[in-house]
Amino acid sequence: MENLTSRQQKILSLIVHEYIRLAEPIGSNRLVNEYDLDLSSATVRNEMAFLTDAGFLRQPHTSAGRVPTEAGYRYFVGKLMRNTTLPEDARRTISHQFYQSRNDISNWMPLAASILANQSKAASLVTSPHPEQVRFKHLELIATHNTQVLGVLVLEGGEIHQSVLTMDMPVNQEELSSISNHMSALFLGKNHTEIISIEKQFSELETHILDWVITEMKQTESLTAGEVILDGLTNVLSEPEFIESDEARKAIKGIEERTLLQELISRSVLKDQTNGVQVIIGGEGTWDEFKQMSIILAKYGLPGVVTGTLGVFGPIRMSYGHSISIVRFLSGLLSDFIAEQW
Amino acid sequence: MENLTSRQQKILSLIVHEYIRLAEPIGSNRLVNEYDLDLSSATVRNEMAFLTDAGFLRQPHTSAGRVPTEAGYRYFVGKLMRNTTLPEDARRTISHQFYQSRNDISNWMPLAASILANQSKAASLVTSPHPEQVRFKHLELIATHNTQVLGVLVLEGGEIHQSVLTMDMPVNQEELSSISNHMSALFLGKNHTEIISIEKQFSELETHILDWVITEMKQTESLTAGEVILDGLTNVLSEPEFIESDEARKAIKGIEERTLLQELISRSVLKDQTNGVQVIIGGEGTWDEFKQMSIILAKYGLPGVVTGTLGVFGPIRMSYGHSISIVRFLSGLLSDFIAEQW
DNA sequence: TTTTAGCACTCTCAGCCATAGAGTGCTAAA
DNA sequence: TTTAGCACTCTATGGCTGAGAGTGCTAAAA
Repeated sequence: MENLTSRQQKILSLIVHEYIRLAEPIGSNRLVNEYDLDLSSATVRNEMAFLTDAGFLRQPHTSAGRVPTEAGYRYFVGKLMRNTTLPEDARRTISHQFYQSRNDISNWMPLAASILANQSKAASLVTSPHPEQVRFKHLELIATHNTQVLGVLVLEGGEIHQSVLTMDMPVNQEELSSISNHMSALFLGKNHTEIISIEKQFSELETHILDWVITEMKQTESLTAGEVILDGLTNVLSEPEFIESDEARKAIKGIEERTLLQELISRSVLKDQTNGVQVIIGGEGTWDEFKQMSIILAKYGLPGVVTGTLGVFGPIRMSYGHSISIVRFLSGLLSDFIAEQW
Repeated sequence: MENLTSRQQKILSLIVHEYIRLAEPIGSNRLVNEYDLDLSSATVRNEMAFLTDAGFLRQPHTSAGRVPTEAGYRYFVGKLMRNTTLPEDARRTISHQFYQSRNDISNWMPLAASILANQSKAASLVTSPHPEQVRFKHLELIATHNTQVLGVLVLEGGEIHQSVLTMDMPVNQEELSSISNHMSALFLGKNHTEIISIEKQFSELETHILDWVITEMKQTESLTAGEVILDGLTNVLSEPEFIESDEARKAIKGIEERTLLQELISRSVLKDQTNGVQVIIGGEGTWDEFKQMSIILAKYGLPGVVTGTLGVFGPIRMSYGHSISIVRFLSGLLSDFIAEQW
């Protein structure tokens, strides 16, 4: 990456700021007046010309001001952005909200997504924490109707799977309780291969239940991420670039359908990190669908044990400093909660 | 409501169809040519003038064609729409999708929302089934850490609530199992008032757990609807009327934030029904926020026992026949599933 | 009595032009 | 190295015009 003089850096930085704020090309005069630079517009123009040659700025047309290129944003995010931390009161408000629903694990993710979306004024995503190794914690079987049994499988970490199982013949609750107690004791803390390798004769009824348990555990382990929760889609859709271009709208549609997202999350190798946060600007060449968007992702949880991903996505012209600080803060907060409960 | 001649009805019906298809005002010539009417455009014009006076049509400006008014849509939906049923193959595909995930109750709602959204090309909503009376089914307590206990409360109907409870002192699994077995037997099939009225001395530990159970049950019962699941927001946002007017975009934003929706669902008294399906056109005067939208709602479940709401919302200019038939079909399908599992 | 051909009228929309203004790059002087 | 000055380029805006779509009315036809 090129070396820029500090004056060039300052000008690039100001242009990025102004453009994020106003969504229109920034000219040399505006810059000088707005920020009381001790420079003439002509000097700024020269520097702008240099930055344009260097690939950091772009001119929509000859007589327009400048707009940052992807490289410009990247340079800004990588080197110029001051490392904003979230203001103390915002931190407190968010912590408080989490504290209030600290018991209700199933609410964490929607809450995190909602906070991310509101704070960043962009769309947000949170995946449920995904264990590296899925381990058995507890099994509960509840007779409902005749041959129907509600199976509740609790995994280590508190994740719960429920399913309605249909048996070949009617079963009563005592029988089920005895099976579930037995299995709960036998399988505690084991993963699915360990459970399979247990040498034991099971009755037909027990085998049926065991099959379900194994299937659930295998399935859970094979997923890269659990549920993906979205919020704030409308934030992004009211940005001018999305109102005009329907290419951009298609990207959002792709996001809503989740499939793209799954791939993005699993393929994003988390290189190029700024303090644990990955910033993908304009798709970075790889993600054609996200040409018009930037994505800020972070992992949370206990590395190697349980991890999830959270992040925001918005227009390329998004407020990186603020968004990154929110993503980082929430990732830390969720990690703490996970650590506490695990 | 005015009486229209069958010719007037036909013309109104055609205009509604064409306008839904093309999203632009419909003129008399176009109508005659497009549908090979055995009428001259002049006659059609006379009828259009009548329908305009009667309040069913509107002219954006003197030299433009006609557009249906809310009253026009309402008349159409109430009297003119042929009672479309979903084509056999669509019914089969949908049934099949549900059949495949028939065991995984927690997947029903997202699946229903996704089907509604895709089929209607609009946004969709599904609320989780809400029991009229919340009754205890089963309690499970699982020791995690020191003083932490994972409580799993199963309600009749299979709804599961989980929470992390913090005890005053460490507890072991045996103790917890004994408590949960005891309570499960004691409370089976009871609602929260019945549980409270049980005269019995509980230990401090038991009281703590009991408090949680009661609170959960009370809370669940007081909600008008459980979770609200949305899908297809982007479908609606790519409609021309939403791209242009940002008033309309605000409505969607309100929907994403759920609060409006909760009110809509609880306040919608389900009058004005067409075969169990309620159609709210342009907010019907009451819902100012939804001036630009129409909403199609239906209840599902077992009336008086468990019910939920599902529906679609899109531009006023939406395909009512198709949407209504999908909503009705899915409502029936979900009701059957609920009946089977309850 | 109902329908329709004919016509004058109204309004929008697309295209065209001219102009103002924003912003540039270059040159030459400070 | 910086800056004032200036010619130049391009866009956005507003006014104007003609084409076209659609109307309502009238008077004749069915």
